[in-house]
Amino acid sequence: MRAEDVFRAGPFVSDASIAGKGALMASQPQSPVETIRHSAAHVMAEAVTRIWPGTKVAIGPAIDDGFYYDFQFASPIKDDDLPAIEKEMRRIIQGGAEFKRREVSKAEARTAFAAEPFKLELIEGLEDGSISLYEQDGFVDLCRGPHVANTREIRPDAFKLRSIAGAYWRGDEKRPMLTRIYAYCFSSKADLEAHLKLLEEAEKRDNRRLGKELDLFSTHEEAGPGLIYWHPKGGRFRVELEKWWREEHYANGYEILFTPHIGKSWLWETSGHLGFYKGNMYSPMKIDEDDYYAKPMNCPFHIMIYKSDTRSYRDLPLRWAELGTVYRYERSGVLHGLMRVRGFTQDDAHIICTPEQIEDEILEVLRFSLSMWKTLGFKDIKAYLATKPAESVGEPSRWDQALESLRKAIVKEGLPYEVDEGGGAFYGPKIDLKVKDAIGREWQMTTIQFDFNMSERFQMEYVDADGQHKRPYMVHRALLGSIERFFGVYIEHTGGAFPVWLMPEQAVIIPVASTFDDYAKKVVADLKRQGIRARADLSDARMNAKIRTAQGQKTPYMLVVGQKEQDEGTVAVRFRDGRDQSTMSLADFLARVLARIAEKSLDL
RNA sequence: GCCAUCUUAGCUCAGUCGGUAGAGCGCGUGACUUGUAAUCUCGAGGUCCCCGGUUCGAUUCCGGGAGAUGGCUCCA
Repeated sequence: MRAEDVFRAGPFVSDASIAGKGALMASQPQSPVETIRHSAAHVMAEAVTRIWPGTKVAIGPAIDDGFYYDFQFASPIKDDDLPAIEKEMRRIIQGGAEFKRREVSKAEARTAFAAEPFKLELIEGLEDGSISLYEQDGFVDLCRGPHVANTREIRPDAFKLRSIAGAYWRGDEKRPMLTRIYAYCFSSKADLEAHLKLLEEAEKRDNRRLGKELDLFSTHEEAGPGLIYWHPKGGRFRVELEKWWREEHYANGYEILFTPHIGKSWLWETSGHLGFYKGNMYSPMKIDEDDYYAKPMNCPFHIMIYKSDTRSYRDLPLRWAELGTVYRYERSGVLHGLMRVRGFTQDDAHIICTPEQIEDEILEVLRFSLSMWKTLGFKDIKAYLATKPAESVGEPSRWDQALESLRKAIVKEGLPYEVDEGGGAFYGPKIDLKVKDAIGREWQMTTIQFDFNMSERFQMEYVDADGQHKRPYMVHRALLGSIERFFGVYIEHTGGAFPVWLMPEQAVIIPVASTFDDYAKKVVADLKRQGIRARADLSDARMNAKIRTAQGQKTPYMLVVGQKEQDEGTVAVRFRDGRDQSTMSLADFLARVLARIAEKSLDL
């Protein structure tokens, strides 16, 4: 018996007439656009099964910007097949079929989907009495709904098939690989177009593209994929960033450590990395009969320093930071520009303190992090509080206290937050901060994690006022996350137009004619003497071309100099943001730029 | 790793229905000496990703491999 027949065998109603019921059935309420997306997914499944009869269907949910549906095709389909599917979908939509719902028993559902192995598996996981089918235009799908009333509610010009991708059934690598078709889908054409525009904007800002255009960094597959080469201009950015980072850390009561890149295997056996994390570690190298590993984390090294002396409660808290370069093996398919790499530098720190100190310490870390994001120009920040998972180490009382101190800190700072129930690591609860970039994308950057595991495994102790040896609290934190990934996010956030203090080249002097090269050189010398990164463009290109090049490089200040400026000791300042140019004395310009740099101003 | 797509000059990309290839930018050269987003000239630069097969002949067609890119959490 086919699904359609089962569907027709019983009473059905249109979704419109049971308003609310579908939503009631769904575990989560659906927004109108999600309903449209999910309905469009059904239409796509119908189109696909009409074009390729016998194709097995799996699942087709709404996602952030559209929907997808997973299929198992008898023979592979290609990108070129997408237009035909889209065309068929439009035909179905124009047909104006109604979405109808019917509730069936488990047995009926089994009969209906006898030929659909994935549906059968899903049915087995459902409760009898809570199973519903939806039908439109003769196509029946197992679905809890809700759906739009009529296919016409899906705008034919507000969706667009995107791509074909492989996806494992239920995300499990051991299960069959299905063919997933992704689509963008919105409730109006304008929304779709706005989204496509955003994607275009994102592509312009892509860190790989700008990394090349602005000569910031490169990767070399032949020398090892996922490893970053910082060019001189990327290097300037990084040196300035790290200089600031170090100053801020000292100012906030941290000490800075330097630890080795490799260490003997017992460190990683003790830390547990070789147990849980081996697949992400580089293979060992044999040195004098011992196995050494490149470090995937800095913690065991910091702990070695902690244990180099007997620590008193009087020594705590210890705030130890390191720009520690670590190596982690990532599968080749997941590498991505600066965002996902195999070697990177964490802006890591460990805070070791007594239970009494923990609340203040957490608040301090959070404050410190927020102040850094503010300086860098990120305003929209959200916290995610991850609580104890099913399997965990450490005493429950410690978990409770730790979680409470995290929550208090978030509330005290007035941050919006979500609780990720059971989302913590087995070794402790954590706060993650996500920052929103200039085009509205969220990036997870800061992480503040308790660790009840390491202190135990490495037997860390301090002597308390009562003479007892006690276990300190340990917190890992990374504010920027990794320098590489932060650089990538920052490139995309700013489009390469970094604030003046971080700009590899801060000013380019452009003489209107080579007659004024000497004055241009003098201006450069004056600027350089004050530590401003300046260069004169003395090439034989035309002035307009020089401006275009400097603008393309996002140079904050383009100083045009000619007869007038030479006579008066001034510079004609052109700003990269397109504001009106202004002529000022060299001294005034110097003062302005030095102030911007000193203040780490986001303005020019 | 798996699925799909891609790989041609330093970069971005054309192109060859099978006869070893082009543009723009960049680079070098010569001329021009310029007032706020591209001056003109000439030139150098390519194992058309790699290995096999078919063919008189393969960058192009077929097979295999490598790498890159988009995906592989969203639950019927």
